[in-house]
Amino acid sequence: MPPRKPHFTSPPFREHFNQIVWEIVTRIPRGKVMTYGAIAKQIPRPRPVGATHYNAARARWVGGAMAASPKGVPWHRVINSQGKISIRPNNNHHVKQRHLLEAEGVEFDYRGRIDLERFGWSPDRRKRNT
DNA sequence: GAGATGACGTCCA
DNA sequence: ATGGACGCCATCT
Repeated sequence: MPPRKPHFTSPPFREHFNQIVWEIVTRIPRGKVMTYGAIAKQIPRPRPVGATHYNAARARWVGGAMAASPKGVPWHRVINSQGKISIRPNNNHHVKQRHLLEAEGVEFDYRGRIDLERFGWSPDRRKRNT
């Protein structure tokens, strides 16, 4: 058996994939958040990618898209499935992210978690605001 | 060209 | 609730 390889992958049609991600993220209303996984589920699997692989990797791909997000994309409204802000290994943009969200009225609990029932949003069944 | 480098989610203990 | 294993590579220096 070959040795373990990295638990990372990248999308085959990166630019296109990113484009779709940004489009979705742009629709997230102020004061609401969406998870990487939820965004990923909106995007159909590209042909050459196996279903297992796609399910395993797509959320990370969304993360990659956010890292490359152009100006105007509300990247800070994207968090992980645990309702927490994902830590960046090589910068502190996650600190800024919290400030931006708090400025929009998003609340964090004592452990730094956001209640997705209250602040989560999905493009399909739009949760009503208050 | 080689080496470092990644914004995650699900399942199981 | 929380911690660890697994998924299984393209892109940028």
